[in-house]
Amino acid sequence: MNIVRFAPSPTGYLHIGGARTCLFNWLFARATGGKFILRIEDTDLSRSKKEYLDEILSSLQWMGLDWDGLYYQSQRFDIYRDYAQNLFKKGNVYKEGEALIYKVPKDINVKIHDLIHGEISIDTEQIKDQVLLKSDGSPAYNFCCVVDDALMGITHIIRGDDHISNTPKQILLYEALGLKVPKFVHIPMILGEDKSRLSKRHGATSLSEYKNEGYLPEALVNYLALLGWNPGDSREIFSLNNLTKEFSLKRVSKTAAVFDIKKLKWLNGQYIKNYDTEKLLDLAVACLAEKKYIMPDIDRKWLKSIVELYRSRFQTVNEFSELASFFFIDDIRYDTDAVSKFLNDIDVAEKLEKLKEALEKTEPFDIAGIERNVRSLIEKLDIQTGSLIHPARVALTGGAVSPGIFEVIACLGKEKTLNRLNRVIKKLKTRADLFDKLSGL
RNA sequence: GGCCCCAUCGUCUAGUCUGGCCUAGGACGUCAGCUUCUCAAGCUGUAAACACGGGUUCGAAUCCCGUUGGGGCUACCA
Repeated sequence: MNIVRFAPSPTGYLHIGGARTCLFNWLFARATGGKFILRIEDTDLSRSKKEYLDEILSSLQWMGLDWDGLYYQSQRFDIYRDYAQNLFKKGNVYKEGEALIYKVPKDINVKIHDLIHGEISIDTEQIKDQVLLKSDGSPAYNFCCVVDDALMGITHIIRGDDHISNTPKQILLYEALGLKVPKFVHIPMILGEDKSRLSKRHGATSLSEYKNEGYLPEALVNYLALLGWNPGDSREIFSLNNLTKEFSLKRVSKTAAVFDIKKLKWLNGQYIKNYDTEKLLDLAVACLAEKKYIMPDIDRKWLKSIVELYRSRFQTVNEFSELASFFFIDDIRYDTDAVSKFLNDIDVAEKLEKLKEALEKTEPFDIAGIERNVRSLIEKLDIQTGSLIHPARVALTGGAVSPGIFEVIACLGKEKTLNRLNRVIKKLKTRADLFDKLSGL
């Protein structure tokens, strides 16, 4: 049986690269009926934080990844000490202060058999003696990693290829300890836009940031799976469940991949279009409440109609909350460009006044009724459709861009619609009076 | 610097192992059009790549060598 592991260090949040490594491990285990173990590498007691650990675990859960075993290296120091002492007794290990150091044999060619890269060989001349136990008694990474992987029966070590240079050191230790060497699978790294290692300066790197911005876990998982893996045909939409049926290490590439936020956004938009409405509503409520646009006890039926109106228009929940904010807050901000473009004509106030009257007597106040009345008004006034709709849009939404105006009006409701029209008409009239006085001089 | 890894459109990639079906396919993004009250969505179309140089071969994106470029490692961090 295949046993794999993901071994994060709780010295920082779970980032995109780690999440992808974890996903590939998990997929390999689930695809082959194996086991997936989570091992927390918290040997650096001063840098490891509970806060990071919690974030890592909840991010994995958010992605839908579960584990068949959970270990903490900080609880296994005795094991590492025993193994180090045994090796010390066997020789090839020397002391330097309190530290135990493994003496790397000279002139040996260490061969790595990598499932993705094939054979890689390194001369031990390039490898320094390896610290097993540090002066403070804590184990060094390459040592406890080897001990744990062997003890936990890990069959495939799937990790980023930045670990390739650690591999010969570890192989040497497996052999020195008389332990079975596992198979190595070094997957390509994820790079930033400038092709350097993905880091903070490339924008959001932690999973929780994506969660908070309103990315769906399904979309992120799907995108991450496509970074370095492909199904061999042109399909691109995969659920976690489908991935477990399709995933194979054979189709993992060796070239590093640039993280492309645009494609992630597109995928997220695809998922949003078909997402379960109740789940989407929950996310929208949380996001809008967070921004104080609404109270958490908002009328979900109303919110639902707005979300549906926007489904094809937003790619993250955060975007939705901004695009649709005018529905929730009464003190809307008017875009100056939109105002000067569509509310500048002197006769606009008059048109809006007519619109207001038409809407006032619209009953029932639904999309069809509104459209019928507004269109017949346009016909009666013998004006261009846009010459009424555009000003109305600015008056009601504050901007020049929105979903269809009849839908917007219906969603906004009669009261809000009339109030906003009134307010704008009043302002425009004040200005018109001013124009009159000036021209009368 | 030394060692190691990698190299197809701007980006993710198919094709490379098992040379010919590749005048290099798909997707995101770009641009244009359709639709239209604006914006999306949707549909249609457009531009866009085998890093370079040598081989091997009847034939190379595909195999070999070199160059260049990028990345990684070079901690008593993980």
